[in-house]
Amino acid sequence: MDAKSEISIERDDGAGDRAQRIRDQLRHAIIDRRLAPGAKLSEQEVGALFDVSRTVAKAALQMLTFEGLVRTERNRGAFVANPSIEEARQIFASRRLIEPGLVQSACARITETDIAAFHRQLDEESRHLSSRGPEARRAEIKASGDFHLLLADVAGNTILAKFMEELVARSSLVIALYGRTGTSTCGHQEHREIVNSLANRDVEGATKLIISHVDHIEADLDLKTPAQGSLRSALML
Amino acid sequence: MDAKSEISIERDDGAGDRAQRIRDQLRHAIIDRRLAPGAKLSEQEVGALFDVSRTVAKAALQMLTFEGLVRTERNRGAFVANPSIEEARQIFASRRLIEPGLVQSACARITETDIAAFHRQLDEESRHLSSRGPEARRAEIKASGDFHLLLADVAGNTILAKFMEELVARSSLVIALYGRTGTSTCGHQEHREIVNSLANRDVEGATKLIISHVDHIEADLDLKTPAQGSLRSALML
DNA sequence: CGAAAAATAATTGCATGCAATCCGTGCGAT
DNA sequence: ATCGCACGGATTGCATGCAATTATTTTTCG
Repeated sequence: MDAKSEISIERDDGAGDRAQRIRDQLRHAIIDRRLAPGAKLSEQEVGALFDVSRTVAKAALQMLTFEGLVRTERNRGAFVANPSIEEARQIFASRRLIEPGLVQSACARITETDIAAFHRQLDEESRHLSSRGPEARRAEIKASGDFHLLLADVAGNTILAKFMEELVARSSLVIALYGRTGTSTCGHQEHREIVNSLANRDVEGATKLIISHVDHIEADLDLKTPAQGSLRSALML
Repeated sequence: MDAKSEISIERDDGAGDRAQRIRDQLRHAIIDRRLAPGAKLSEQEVGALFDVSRTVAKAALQMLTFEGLVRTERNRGAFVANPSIEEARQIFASRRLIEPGLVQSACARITETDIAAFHRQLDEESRHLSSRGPEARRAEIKASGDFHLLLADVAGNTILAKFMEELVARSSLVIALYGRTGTSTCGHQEHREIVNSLANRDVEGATKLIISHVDHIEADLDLKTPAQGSLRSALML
């Protein structure tokens, strides 16, 4: 039980786990859009909020910078990342490459326990879908990404799972910036179909489903404005 | 000339560029085996060596920890990573997944300039191959990895290029630990063939070549000792 | 009144000091 | 002789202070 909360392995990073916890909180806030792209994250403010010194706050911001969720400018500060359209395309190109590989590996390794975890994940998604309010909306976004992280977890490759963690988080930023609809409610049904194919060990079917699923997510974005996009990002700072 | 040293984009990370330079030096030392797996990297020592304070040294070590090249234990210190056999398998599984994607993208985007860069890279490799001595050996290892980074660069996806940087560096560690022959001299010929296929925009051929190339690299490793491996890694610390 | 220059305020870069933690060692008890 | 335990050394964790840099505001001159 509670398997999904242990997706990310507690590896002892360079900084103490206090910085790590702050990073997790900030990341969570970023991916469910409580922190908008471009928002400033000063060391002092972060430190004061979590009651730690600037040293720890800086370490947390550094971690987020490595993940591409935060952009820092020398002697200027840290800001929530503002991914360009080109970056958005690259993120989804990467996902189109990696996720089919995850599906294939997951198909070969999936166990009954994993299937149960997937079903809990699906239930969680539909629970948030049927709820109202912005809080449920945020939880929905988070859960939608967690599905893909669970997939990476089942695939059993720690390294790819770490990559996916980064890609999913950055995808959330991209969706916040360029998404048309808030979230594609159709995504949930696609998740269900993917789980079904996985449970049946239908590699081919699951692969096709995940590809079209990623395509659908990207299709919901408005990435056709190269000029407007660069202008917008230039003014946004 | 010297184009390959500028492959990785100078992005302004959280820490100042002093830490970044130290990271680059340390990484270089790790991947060409001047620093053996398991070697201790104390903050004080690193700081003294580069004439900076522990703060900067710590930041550099943190970056390497994120890349998986260094493992840090709380209140104990930082050590050059000691990848397990399982990790080694996952690294190569990731490469088998990503590199074919890079090839396909590179095939579509490759320009004359890129082809020239590839040829310079190949020349560099053969130059080191024909040289003698441990120094040339190190340069050969480095160049062999740089080929794959150049491929990622030509593919034009910054995110995947970053992933590849991590994978290639960690591969170097794995080869140092589990490699049978020092370096597979046959790899160079395979690189040549891959470049030829890319230049001809032969997607299918290049894809097959890169897959068998990665397979060959992994086949040169001794990863068949699951029981001994876990014991060994447990005792090795 | 407008524009350039200088001072000011805010923020990060970096070094250092002290406290906390972990490991190894030696002593004593069983 | 072995196990438990306390002490000492070494290393990192973290907070803070000062210097450097950037952006902003004010001042001054044309």
